[in-house]
Amino acid sequence: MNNRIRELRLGQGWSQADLADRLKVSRQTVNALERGRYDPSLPLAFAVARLFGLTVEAVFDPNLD
Amino acid sequence: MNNRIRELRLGQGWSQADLADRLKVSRQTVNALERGRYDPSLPLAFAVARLFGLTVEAVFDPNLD
DNA sequence: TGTTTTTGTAAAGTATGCTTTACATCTTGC
DNA sequence: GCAAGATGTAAAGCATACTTTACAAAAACA
Repeated sequence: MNNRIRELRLGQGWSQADLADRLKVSRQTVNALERGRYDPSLPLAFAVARLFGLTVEAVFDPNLD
Repeated sequence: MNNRIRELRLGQGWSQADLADRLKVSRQTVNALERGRYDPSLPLAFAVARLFGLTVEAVFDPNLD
């Protein structure tokens, strides 16, 4: 599943470690999500969307996987 | 995480097995989701929302868990 | 150049999502 | 009352999400 995490993170001027801290996950998890190695759990997807003030649909796109 | 799956399913007059078929998951998975035993994966959450013509946030609510 | 920060990746382990098989209970309708 | 459909639940197994530790390489920068 495609996502805009990297783009949104860079828009805030954050490192992967910064974002990981805010999401309370490991830096490796952020890296894996940005690189599309796997999809986040639903709670984590909500946490990401909320952090950037967006809907789940605005961050994740199941069509362009 | 709270969800409106049962309500939406009954609104269509579907059994858990009917919904499971449409989502291409097992009936036990639908039962578990409705009963809040666990959260769906993100792709499955999208599939549920799409099936009912709703957004992910209209079906799943991470606040009222 | 050399030092620090950031990113990528790997391996091993734990937790969660989902499957199949199976059976019990509840509901509906004849 | 009986049969059939619907729901709840359990156990065992496989797949995916996430962790920690560790190291290599790229990027930023004095």
